[in-house]
Amino acid sequence: MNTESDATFRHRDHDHSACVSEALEDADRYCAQRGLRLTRIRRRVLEIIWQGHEPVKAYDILDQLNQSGRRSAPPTVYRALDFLLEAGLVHRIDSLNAFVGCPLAPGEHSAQLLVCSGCETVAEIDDPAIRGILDQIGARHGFAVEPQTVEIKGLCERCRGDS
Amino acid sequence: MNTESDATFRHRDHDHSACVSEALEDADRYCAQRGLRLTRIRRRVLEIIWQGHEPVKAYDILDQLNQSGRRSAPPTVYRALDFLLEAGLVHRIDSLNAFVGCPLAPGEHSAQLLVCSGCETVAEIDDPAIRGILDQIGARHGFAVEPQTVEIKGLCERCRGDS
DNA sequence: CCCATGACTGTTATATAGTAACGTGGTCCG
DNA sequence: CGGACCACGTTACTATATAACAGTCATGGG
Repeated sequence: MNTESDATFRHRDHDHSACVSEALEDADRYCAQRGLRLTRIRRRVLEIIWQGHEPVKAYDILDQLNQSGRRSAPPTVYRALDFLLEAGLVHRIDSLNAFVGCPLAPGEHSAQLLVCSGCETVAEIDDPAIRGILDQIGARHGFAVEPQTVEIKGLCERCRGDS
Repeated sequence: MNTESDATFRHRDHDHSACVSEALEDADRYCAQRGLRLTRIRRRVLEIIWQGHEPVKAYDILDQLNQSGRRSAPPTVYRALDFLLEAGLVHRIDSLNAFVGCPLAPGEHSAQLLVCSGCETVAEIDDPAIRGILDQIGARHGFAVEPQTVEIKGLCERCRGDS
């Protein structure tokens, strides 16, 4: 079993710098196209979130911001996060009170987040079948499902092997 | 369109006292069978949560506890909630930091919580098709999905009508 | 009966997460 | 220039959750 070939979960052993630069470039392009202002702070927060594929907590972001240069306060971080969430560049993991970069096309979209209980790595997928069945179930109960992200907890391949 | 006939969403216009007494009796029975101790405080917290089909926040539970008689502190509430969660008698809604009574059979089970963004009413269902497709998607990515509750946001029939 | 034990609850303090409100500074456009 | 707007700074605060330790209480074994 070769975890390197797992295209979904990206662990620490891959060349992550490519993920980061790609994500930042995509964000630059996306924001430029839409006239959104990816300011210095917002871009820096996005970069911090993209340090890995594990969700990052708001106050950890704050600490990292404050390690270099000028001091910031919580509202600065939360405002940047609001912008990034709104733009669809990051997702909030409700079950962890944490934030993770969105590797798919930015903008509003449905997604399923596979959150590993072992290593906390998050894999994001967008499977039309899930979206379809959720809509269908909703309709059966008179419920209009909103575009959304669904959190699915479990163990990734690597952490299953570790146990 | 007759919302009274909606078996999934239970709004304020149904005879809710039946829900409460049934939930409490089920809990009594379930705990007795398992040797779990549904103490006075735990039962009272469960009763407060069952005041409606909307999620209740921990500190609101605390306020209600404190309105009658002796004063409690946050750990008392959180400990009761831990017990009730463990026993499968309530669910936590991560996206709201709130708790709702579980109307299905207690014990560990998968469920989908349809959370209305309008009235915050929660309907709980357990649809094998959803569970199946989640397992299937997980398997495709080497991911072992845990039994869980999935939160699905949307608008219930009534709130769609209101808009 | 008594006390040892474990489970439950009380109490205090603190950690973590998030927001309100208002002031400041920069930028863009008329 | 000057006003309008947006981003950010700053202070203070609210909301959510837990750590740590002390008391209480039922219960079963000696």
